[in-house]
Amino acid sequence: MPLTLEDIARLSGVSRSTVSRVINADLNVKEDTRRKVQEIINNFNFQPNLAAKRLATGRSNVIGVIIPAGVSDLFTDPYFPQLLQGISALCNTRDYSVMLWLTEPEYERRMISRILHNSLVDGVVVASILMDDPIIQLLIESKMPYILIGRHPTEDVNYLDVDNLQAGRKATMHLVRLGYKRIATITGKKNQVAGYDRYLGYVKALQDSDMPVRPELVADGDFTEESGYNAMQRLIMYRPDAVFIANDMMAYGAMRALREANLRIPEDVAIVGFDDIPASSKTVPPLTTVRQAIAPMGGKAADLLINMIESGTMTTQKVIMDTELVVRESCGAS
Amino acid sequence: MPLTLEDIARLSGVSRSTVSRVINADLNVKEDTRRKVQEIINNFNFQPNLAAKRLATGRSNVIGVIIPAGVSDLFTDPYFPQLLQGISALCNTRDYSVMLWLTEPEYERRMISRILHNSLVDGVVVASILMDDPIIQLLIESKMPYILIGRHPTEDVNYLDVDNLQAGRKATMHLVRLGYKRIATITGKKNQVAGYDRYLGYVKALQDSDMPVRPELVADGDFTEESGYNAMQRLIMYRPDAVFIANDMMAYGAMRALREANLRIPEDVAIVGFDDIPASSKTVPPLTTVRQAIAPMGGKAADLLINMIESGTMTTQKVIMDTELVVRESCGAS
DNA sequence: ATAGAAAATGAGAGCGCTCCCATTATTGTT
DNA sequence: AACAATAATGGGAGCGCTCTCATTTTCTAT
Repeated sequence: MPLTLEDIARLSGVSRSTVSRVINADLNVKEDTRRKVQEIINNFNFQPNLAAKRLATGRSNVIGVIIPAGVSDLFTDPYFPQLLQGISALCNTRDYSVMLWLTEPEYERRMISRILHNSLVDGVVVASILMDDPIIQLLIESKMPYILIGRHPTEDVNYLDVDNLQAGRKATMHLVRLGYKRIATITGKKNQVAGYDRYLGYVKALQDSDMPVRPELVADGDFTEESGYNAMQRLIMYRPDAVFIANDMMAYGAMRALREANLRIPEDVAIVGFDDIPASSKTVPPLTTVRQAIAPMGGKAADLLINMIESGTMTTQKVIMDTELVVRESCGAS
Repeated sequence: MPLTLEDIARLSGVSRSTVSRVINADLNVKEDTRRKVQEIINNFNFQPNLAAKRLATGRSNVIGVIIPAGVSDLFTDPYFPQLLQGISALCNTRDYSVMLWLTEPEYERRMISRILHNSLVDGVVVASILMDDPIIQLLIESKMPYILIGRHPTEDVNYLDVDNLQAGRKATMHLVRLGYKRIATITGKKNQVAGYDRYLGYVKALQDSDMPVRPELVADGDFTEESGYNAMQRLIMYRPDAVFIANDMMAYGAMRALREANLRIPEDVAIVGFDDIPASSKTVPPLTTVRQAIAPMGGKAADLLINMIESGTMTTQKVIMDTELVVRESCGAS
């Protein structure tokens, strides 16, 4: 039913090849014929069949985005939506489309293996992988261009990340400088790089300041609001005067726990979060937090990936992006 | 580089056709050969080229999801993530993939026209369209299977929605029954069906209860937190004792405004929201709200769409899903 | 004008599948 | 055992593009 190159060729009195040239902006077409053909194309709103193009060229102009579900809380945390938004916007500008897979843990391996081999996409962005995730191996073996969101310790792995360790250190240091003495932390999942590195940053800040790292002031969470709430409840009995929390969602949970315990923020307990998701400027009190530019990071990842695809080079990419400490009221420095 | 059907055929000593039959679970294959071929396929982890399949069959097993950006606040509101999650999960079970397009208003028309004609997808789910959106026309003309999330007034349009009017009425009625006398509303965008219908439900509840609809107690928002905050500030001077708010994000904004004005919830002003997004059970006080099962709705939409695709029938689908009023503390009924 | 170079166009094969139809192998029936 | 009926398999064309190479047209310089 839809038109084909051949149809357009017939309608404009040239050959299929010439139409193809017009569509692909080949230089060797006389201006006259180019205009004539273009007009027919416009009139009929002709769109070339991308499956056929894909088959002929081996390229689809589609990238895949793989988000392992269960890694974080996709429903509540705006991290992924923002990332997707950034990726999508960049793809729009470079004439790519995005294929989205939210993989469920039990099928993950099989699904990824399929994605990598069925030639639907030219490359993939993989978000928040675990440090020991076996899909890294699949990725490398497949020879498909890819980039991870989140540092990965393996050699020769392409990734894009913020310097979580440095950022965690910076946030904690801020609390140290404000004079807090019993600084606690609520960590993310420690088998995710972001969780682990932010925790290391916390440790480093204390060590660099000759302050002890007290195990009872370290509470593990999993990046969800609920886990922040629970962790804070556990921490309260050890009387921290400040807490560095590995993401904003957990910080919201922690604030909820503090409120229920009738502890004031920041007078009784100061709080610093991580992510600067949009709601964080509107909490009571507004949350001091480490801003990572999530959408731009997604865009950058997509851009790098498309560069890899189009250049055909596979030299390892490791890109680190900046963070910024956004000081609001929850840390007590106003 | 990747293997083809022909390769597998050679390796297992049968013809390309037979391999194809094995892959597509054709019945007319002897059990012996089926097993033999399947083994080779497994050993080499062979994945058929979907572009070629697409070209040969005219079907891709991919559905598109189109989300017009700027319609709502994609970053903050978990509505879309949940919807996507539901769609994606269903697609996983039916062996479909999803292509995601976050269209930007200025390119929207052109982009959609491309999506509909370039044969990448077998059908599309379109989320939150405006009531007078011109892309409806494109959709209908294209003959591609589609389904809208959100009622649309035009005849012969496929959609899936909750009964927003009924739900709005139910929520407002709840406030009426609790004895509130000056019930206000903060509306969503009135050129979106959800915004309009929820507002109509509010009006209907008051009329059915012989209560006046006071224009000064109707404040327009646009579904964002910010707009809820602003709308509430405007409402305060008219002393409402209760407010029905067209979504939870705006309810958060409204609560923030009330808190700043030192008005207690629900003692001074009662609040009912709409959506029951996850955070709403954790606000202070917890939010009474209309629950719509967002992820299941996405799943249902994808399911319907795939049914349309596979059956080839194009009979108009109009599906209405249930809502439920979740009573918590913000309405003062405990 | 005319040869030679350069630019523009056309024809054909091929990308990896499916699907129809022809062919061969396997049954069951008397 | 011989034949028809049926099951299993193979071969070929075709899906709508691209891309190389051959051919035709146009241009430039003499």
